[in-house]
Amino acid sequence: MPELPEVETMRRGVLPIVGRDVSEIVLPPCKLKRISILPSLAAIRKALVGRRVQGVSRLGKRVLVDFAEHSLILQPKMAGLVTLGEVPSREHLRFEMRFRGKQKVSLFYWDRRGLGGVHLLHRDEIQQQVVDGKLGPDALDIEFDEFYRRFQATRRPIKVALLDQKLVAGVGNLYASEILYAARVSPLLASKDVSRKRMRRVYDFMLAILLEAIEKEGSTLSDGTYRNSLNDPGSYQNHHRVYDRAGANCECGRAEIQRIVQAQRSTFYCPRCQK
DNA sequence: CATATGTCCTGAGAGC
DNA sequence: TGCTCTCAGGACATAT
Repeated sequence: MPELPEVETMRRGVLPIVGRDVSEIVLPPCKLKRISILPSLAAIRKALVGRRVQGVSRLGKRVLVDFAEHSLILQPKMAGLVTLGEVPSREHLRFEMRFRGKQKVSLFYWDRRGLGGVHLLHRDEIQQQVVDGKLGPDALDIEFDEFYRRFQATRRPIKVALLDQKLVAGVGNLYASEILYAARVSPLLASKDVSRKRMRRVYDFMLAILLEAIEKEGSTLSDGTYRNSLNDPGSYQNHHRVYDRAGANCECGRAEIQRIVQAQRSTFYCPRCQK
């Protein structure tokens, strides 16, 4: 679930741990299959207990808790949350990092489906292990010329290309449909065949929509999984124009929103507005 | 190399 | 109510 706006909201929500020292790291009782925790819990404890959080950053759809020598990388994938407080359910809590201080503060990793993970890397390993060959520039940082050049290099449909994190990092299935609808570009069009003028619109709406969604603290869908740091839902779902609206009338009033499947993922679009 | 497909895991909702 | 089936925001590994 979490795409760039949701992950950025999580990052902001855990900023209060900056400057605090780790006291202990525990795995909450969880009967479900264990998530990926690497290296071992013991190794993570050894590296981090007593260490001070220097900052919290975001790398694509991952949250990084940065220490002097290491970063703890939390990757929510489809159904994960990074938070300091309330979580939707106790039984899906997967990881807890506690901090020293009078008031008890813990960073929690919660994951309903358990597809995500918690990984510790040395800071100088991140580029090679996480970025190189796997993650392109962040959607909020990339410049248009670079964006256009990258999307000219693939003949996959533009919707599928937008999901490829090595082209641009941060856009996921929901926002890809919303961006293409706003830009009035067909999701079926081969990426390399989208004109520069149209790609400019895709780029402009990518920035506008992601920033707007961050302001609204992301999208909480019908399963209610995603929450902000106060365990409240985001509100961007109220602004969706096509996502999960198959059969509804498009704003144009002359066509229904369609759901199609591309690369095993749902795409929503208006066949009349998006050519 | 570029692209396509299957899979990880749990839970919600639909249909019967 | 309870069963079975399908689907879900991501991204890997593996196959073509």
